[in-house]
Amino acid sequence: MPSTSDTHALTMLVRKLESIAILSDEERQAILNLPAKTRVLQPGQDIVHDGDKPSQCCLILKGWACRYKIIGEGKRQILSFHIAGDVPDLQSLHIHTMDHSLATLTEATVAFIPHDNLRELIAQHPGIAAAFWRDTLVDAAIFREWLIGMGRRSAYEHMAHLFCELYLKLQAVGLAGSYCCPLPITQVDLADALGLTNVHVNRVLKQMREQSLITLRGHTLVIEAWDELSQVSEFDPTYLHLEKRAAA
Amino acid sequence: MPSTSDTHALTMLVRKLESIAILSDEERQAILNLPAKTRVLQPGQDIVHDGDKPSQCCLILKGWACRYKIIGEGKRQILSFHIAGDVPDLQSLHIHTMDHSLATLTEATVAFIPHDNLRELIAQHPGIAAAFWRDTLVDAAIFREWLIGMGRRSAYEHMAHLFCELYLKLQAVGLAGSYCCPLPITQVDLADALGLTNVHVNRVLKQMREQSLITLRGHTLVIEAWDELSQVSEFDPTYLHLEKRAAA
DNA sequence: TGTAAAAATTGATCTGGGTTATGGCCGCCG
DNA sequence: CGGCGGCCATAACCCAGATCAATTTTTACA
Repeated sequence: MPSTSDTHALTMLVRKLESIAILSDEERQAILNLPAKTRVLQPGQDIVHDGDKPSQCCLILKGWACRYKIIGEGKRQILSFHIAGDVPDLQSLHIHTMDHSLATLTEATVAFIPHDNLRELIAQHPGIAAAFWRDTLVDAAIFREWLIGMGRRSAYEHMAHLFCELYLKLQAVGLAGSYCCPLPITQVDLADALGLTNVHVNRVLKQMREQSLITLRGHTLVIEAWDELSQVSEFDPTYLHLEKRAAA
Repeated sequence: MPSTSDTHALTMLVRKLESIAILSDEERQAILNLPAKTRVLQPGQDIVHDGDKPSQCCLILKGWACRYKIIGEGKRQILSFHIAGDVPDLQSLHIHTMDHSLATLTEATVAFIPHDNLRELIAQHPGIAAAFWRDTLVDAAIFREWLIGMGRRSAYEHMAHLFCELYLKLQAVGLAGSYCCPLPITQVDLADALGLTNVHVNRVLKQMREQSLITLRGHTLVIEAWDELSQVSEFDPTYLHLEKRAAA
């Protein structure tokens, strides 16, 4: 677990924010001037834990992470997936106690930025504050869509919907190919995200393979039939709010 | 549907914000100076609809409202409940297209405040901006908790958890009595929020009554055994982030 | 105060997804 | 290079909650 100061990491944050807002040169430079300490984490390692009161935020640079919570005798619910450019605990700036945990799913590189510096940044750059706020609102929109999937979609539809979502999110930050993208997680992870068991995830995946909607080779997802996949899950990308917009 | 200008409505907004942040006299006054148009709506009436691009936010003054989305052939998922003091479409300030609808559940009084005035307010008062941001973050925390309920709790646990949540939220704005609070919604509404059928909601309610956890008279919920209710649902109020805090 | 619609209740039956269990594959480490 | 642990796969059986179908109670309003 080496710990180094790495300003270059912040270009990932600039890229992410520019995917949802328009930044001025000055704003871009202010972000790049943030201090950041980069670390490499092993798969399955906690970054922040339920109940913590963090004094820094974490920026994912490489690999996948997830928010999750454990209830009962070890039942896990994954609340969101996170990829390069995400700041999954941005809410800790305004909500001081973590109500869930954050962990890596794969080996991952993450950068840590102190709250103090982020607060100063948003105090001096309202445009950046608006972009961050917007980012947390898109996050909430994704929670809502997951709620709909859990409550009112079948396992098959829900999973198809998730694949559509992940593909578009990865594409938006340049991490997807043509109808194919990395999916470096296990079936257990998928199950815990979808509110299913690993056994049933396996059954549904088999079905989707049989109907030639997808293939899953190693750790990459290939979408063989985007139209069908998005149709069976009634996928409407509006909720991802991917169009670039002026912050103010 | 009378339409009048009613500055007095804004004291509800001040009260709500003061339940999650500390406001200065100047900030309080700035909020009270907002323009607001008040209307009385019938139960089941849409306030904003999926796909709209609103130019104002709505503040609930009386009655209950909910966010919801319809999928498939009329399946409804309720995403959140809203009570007096809530601004359920605050996110429309930064996310321009609605990805869900907002409707009344009971007869309700709501006030409308133009985006332009809200934007000016938060531009001039960073403390208010922070309080609003925090409010949307608590919203997201509630979505996460609902996700956990849908994914990993039984119907019984999930419903018990919801009752604990609603009671505390109503209490926080002075709308609950001693272990009793209004619950002016139908079993169908409850089912659509919990991702169940009305039939099963009825059976679970019966069970909860039989075990003397609650009683449901008319439109008020009486919690007969708070400790048991919160225990069976592993209810931990942290995620509501109700403690009052300085915004900055 | 009658009466019609909305809401709650209950029973019978069915099914999507859970549970339990077992075996195969593959990569890693000793 | 052999054994062990993580992950994937599949089979057999089970159950929480869905579906379908009435019936009763409450509410709203003429």
